[in-house]
Amino acid sequence: MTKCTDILQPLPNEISLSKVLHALSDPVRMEIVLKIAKAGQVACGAFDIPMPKSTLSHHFKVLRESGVVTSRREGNELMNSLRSEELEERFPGLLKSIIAAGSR
Amino acid sequence: MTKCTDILQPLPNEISLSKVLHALSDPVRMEIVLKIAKAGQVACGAFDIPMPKSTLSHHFKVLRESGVVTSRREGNELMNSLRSEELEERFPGLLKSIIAAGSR
DNA sequence: AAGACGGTTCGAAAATAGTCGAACCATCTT
DNA sequence: AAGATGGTTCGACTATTTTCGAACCGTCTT
Repeated sequence: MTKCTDILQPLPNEISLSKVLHALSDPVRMEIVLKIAKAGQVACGAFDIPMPKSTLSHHFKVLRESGVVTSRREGNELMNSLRSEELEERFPGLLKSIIAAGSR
Repeated sequence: MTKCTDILQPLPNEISLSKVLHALSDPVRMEIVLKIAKAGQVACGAFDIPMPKSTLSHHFKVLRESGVVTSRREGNELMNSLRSEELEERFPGLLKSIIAAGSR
């Protein structure tokens, strides 16, 4: 029985470029990633994106399953952060340049 | 009347990050881009991808409309090249790191 | 134990994207 | 002008993605 706190995410060497690019090709998800990049870590609820939470949850799921974001439970909420080191090792420079591009 | 040689592509400052990432998130298109990156320029017909030419043509269209690839007629065929300089100016380091990531 | 709060999961509907064959357009060759 | 070659366009179909409400799960508080 999987609990909702079990977070599905690929191992570092299983992170797929296609999936990463697809995950980041959505403007909403990009916005999420930029905010996490700026703040270091952000809880799911801290995004004031006008959209039902089920939809937002879906976007987080895509980000997790692509290997871009990792989430851990912190008391009541889920804290999200970027898997910067793992991504940097697997695809050097990629995340940084995408974040820079998205910040323009 | 638009002729089939009229190539639709965005102006440099109209290139959208989302569209670029989406274009490159498809493995077939990534393969195309990698081959162009390696060879400098490649005609559409030079890709031995086992797929009807209408489908291949569609992928080239996506690549053009995203601003990643430009095509010009050269006699009988269409020569494709990357819009490296324009992309570099708009999103510094982006294309390079994606190509590096895709080459692994 | 009962709320309240933060998120996920589960359908199902709507929108978007990919694939393909057939017909067509543009250029070069004969 | 007639083929041949290289690509595009069109329409239809399929597959994937996005979106949403409703129900649910996990944690904290009371």
